Amino acid sequence: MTPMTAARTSIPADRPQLGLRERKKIKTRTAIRDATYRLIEEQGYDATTIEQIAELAEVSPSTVFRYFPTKEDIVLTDEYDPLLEAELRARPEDEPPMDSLRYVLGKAVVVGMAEDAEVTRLRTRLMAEVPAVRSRMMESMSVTSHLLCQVIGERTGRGPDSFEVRVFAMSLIGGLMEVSLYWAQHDHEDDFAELVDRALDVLEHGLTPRAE
Amino acid sequence: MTPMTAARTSIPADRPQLGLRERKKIKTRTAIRDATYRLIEEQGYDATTIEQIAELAEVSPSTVFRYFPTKEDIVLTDEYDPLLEAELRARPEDEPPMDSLRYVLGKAVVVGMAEDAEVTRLRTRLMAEVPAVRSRMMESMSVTSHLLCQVIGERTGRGPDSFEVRVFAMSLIGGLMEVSLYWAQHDHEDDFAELVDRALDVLEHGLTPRAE
DNA sequence: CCACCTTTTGACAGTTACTCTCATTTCATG
DNA sequence: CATGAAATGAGAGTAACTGTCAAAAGGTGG
Repeated sequence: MTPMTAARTSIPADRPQLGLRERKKIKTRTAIRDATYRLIEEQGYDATTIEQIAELAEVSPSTVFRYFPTKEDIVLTDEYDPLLEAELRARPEDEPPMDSLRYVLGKAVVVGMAEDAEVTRLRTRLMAEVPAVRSRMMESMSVTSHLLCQVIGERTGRGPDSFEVRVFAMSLIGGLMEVSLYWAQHDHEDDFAELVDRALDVLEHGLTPRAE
Repeated sequence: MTPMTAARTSIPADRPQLGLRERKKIKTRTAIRDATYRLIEEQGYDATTIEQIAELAEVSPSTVFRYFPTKEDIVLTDEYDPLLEAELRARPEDEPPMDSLRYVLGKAVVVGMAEDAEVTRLRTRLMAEVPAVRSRMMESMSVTSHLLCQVIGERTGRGPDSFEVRVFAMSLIGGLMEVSLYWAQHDHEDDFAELVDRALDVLEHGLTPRAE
């Protein structure tokens, strides 16, 4: 039906020879996610129960919970973190952290949007509308924050548990969170990449005294 | 028992003449909160059920839910927001927003710690340890963020829905969140007020190139 | 192709946070 | 004290999880 129904395989059958078992697992995972997205679009987040998801995905409720710890995770989980880390580490050692971040995040946005813009929009919409989803997103972003701490901590010579680095990373996360919210609340009319860029300006220089 | 058991009345019987009904409501509210703190200290957050809380507070479970929408709210809810707003607005018009924030937050920390340091520590500890509490805290802080947007939006001449202001406010919230986490994870050994101050430095100037 | 072991699955029972409804009790007021 | 409004408690119901155990499916050596 929607473009979402297909193409939810960011992790394609990595290597053709993968064993029936592994392939089935991936299929189940995406089946659950697809079912979830479809049901949520039709009837909303709260009205969608795990039982319905299980039925549509043709698995048992137990299996749903085996694949995703919480309902919110079905919507949100994605493994961009390792990519993010790799990209960050690939930046030249002497590049100022802020520039590295700007580059990497910019790239991440492009990739994310290219992969499935529809899903990205649904996700941010749910983040804005469903508190539980927003909370879960914050949690998962704070994991990303720790990852940032590692890299930035190394690059700046402070440790990964440096107070300043941690505060910086988390405030970055907060800022990016708000970018998504703003974008969704304005009906995804702005250019997401540009918003991220402007947000980074704020993070870098603080709130400049005069507008424009 | 603990110093917590008493003195949970940040809102004292505002005016002596308040009607038995209102006074009882306040008592019930604090009874529920006290019971919750006590049970959590004894047996941990997850192991503490609403039923137990209700029993110890000598009300029915229904009543607990009438006073607090979620279990996390029993631990966290506190109405500092109006005070915060008032204090912020009381700052001179021409003071740079960052300076106003520094002053107001500094004061808030002092007041919060003076009121009941024990509870403050328990709360931050729970924030660090219990994901659900942390999430709820984030939610409630994002409410505070909106409030900040109002004031800062006015002061800086941009509207309260200015993208830059929103990003700034939310990144501030994220940063402060991390302050609390850091503080709790380091066993509350640092001076909280000083940590807040250092966090604001990061927010104001970004991550400066060299440590110290 | 078959036996054997491991992983995955489904069925089921149980817990708990939270919602809704309705009758009862408790306070406020004339 | 009578009357209305607000607060409470009791109880039934929902849905997200958790844990257990037996059956089924996939992989492997003969």
